[in-house]
Amino acid sequence: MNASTTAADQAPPKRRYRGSAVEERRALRRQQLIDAAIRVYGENGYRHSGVKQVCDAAGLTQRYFYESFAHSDELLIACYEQAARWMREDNMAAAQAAGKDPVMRSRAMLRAFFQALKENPTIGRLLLIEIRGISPAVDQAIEKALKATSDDIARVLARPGIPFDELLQAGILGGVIHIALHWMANGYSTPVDVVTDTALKLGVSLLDDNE
Amino acid sequence: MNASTTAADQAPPKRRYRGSAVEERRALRRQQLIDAAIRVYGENGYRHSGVKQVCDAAGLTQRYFYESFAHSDELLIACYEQAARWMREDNMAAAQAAGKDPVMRSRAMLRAFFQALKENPTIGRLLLIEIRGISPAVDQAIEKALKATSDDIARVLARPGIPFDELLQAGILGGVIHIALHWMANGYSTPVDVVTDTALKLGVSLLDDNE
DNA sequence: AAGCTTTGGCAATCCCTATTGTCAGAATTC
DNA sequence: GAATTCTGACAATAGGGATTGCCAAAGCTT
Repeated sequence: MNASTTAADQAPPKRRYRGSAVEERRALRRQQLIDAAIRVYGENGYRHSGVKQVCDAAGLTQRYFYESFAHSDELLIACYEQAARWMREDNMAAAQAAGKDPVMRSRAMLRAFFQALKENPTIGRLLLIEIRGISPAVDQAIEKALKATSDDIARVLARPGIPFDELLQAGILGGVIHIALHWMANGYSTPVDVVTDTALKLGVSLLDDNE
Repeated sequence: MNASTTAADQAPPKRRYRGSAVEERRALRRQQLIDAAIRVYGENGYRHSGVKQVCDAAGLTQRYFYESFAHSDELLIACYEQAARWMREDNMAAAQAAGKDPVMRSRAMLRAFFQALKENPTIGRLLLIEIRGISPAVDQAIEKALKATSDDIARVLARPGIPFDELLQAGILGGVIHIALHWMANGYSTPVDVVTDTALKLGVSLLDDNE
């Protein structure tokens, strides 16, 4: 019946530390964890990375992990979403800068994709070297990101009369992903432009004879 | 200095138990473990399955796990390879029974693939819902199986003057895989024939305008 | 400077699983 | 039926990681 334990919750003292307020510091640490985790997961794989490893990489103590995340899964999802969002934005920006022709836009988008993978192998591994099957929540996040990307592609390829069904979209996206996987497995040896063209064949050949 | 401890190794008594010899029984148990593991892994995912679970499903004691496998990874690889071999044989048989026309053969092969997935969801999950990143050895097994499948596809699509480069092959295969994943995620609702046709578009459209 | 927070490091605890060891009873040989 | 090997169940050990608790040093505030 003593209120002292809950007192901290009820009276936020608005103190500033190191120039920033409580929430800001918490948010900063959270972000540090995410950034570190992207690095660690991308290098070792999620399965082989522990809380401690991530915290060490972030320069924080495990204590702070539990301040921001309940399970490791939560952190993984945050990482995945951040990486996916970043990738999508990058790709879409490239597509939009490429004008209106669907083929040109597609090429620009794909090129941006492969270029980004080459420059950030870590993110590539996190996004593509599969994370499926870790937990339903993670799977759901993946599904969501793939769907969003899929829609982006459809939007880029969009021309008035051409409807893409979901399955075909998934197929094209999967094709691009596996091209990337193969490319990565071989040390990014093929030039970006060649990979781009190869991937382009998958999608563009459907533009014309898509019933 | 007593030879009794090594005597067993040196004098294989060729005794028969339950009708079969030592090696036969060992092989049988090994196979039981693999079969059970395919079921368990396919249902829970490898990550969430332990040695005990597999042994229980196999109706054997953990003792026998270590008789046939050193690590869980070894069992996983054995499962994956068995499932992949089975799938390939099934698909290739269908392809060969379909005559000589590349399109016909492709369709038959794809149809067999999707049909098999639908009839054996467990195997589908084991093969497709990714296993990547578990360990280098497993990754290697996956690469090998994908390569073999990729070659099968190339062989089926083969026409004298048409060379497929590896990247494009990987792309097509990846496209088919993701179509399957999407299909599975939606409870196999789309009819097999429709899925087959969708997948067919990916490969066949490249048959003609492949430079 | 005194009195609070916050921080970072450490260690204790907990829980789960792999791995090994032991043993009594069943099956088989001679 | 006596000796021997195989089998199935269980206990003991070992090891790793997550999660929590505690404390001294450092950073604010007044």
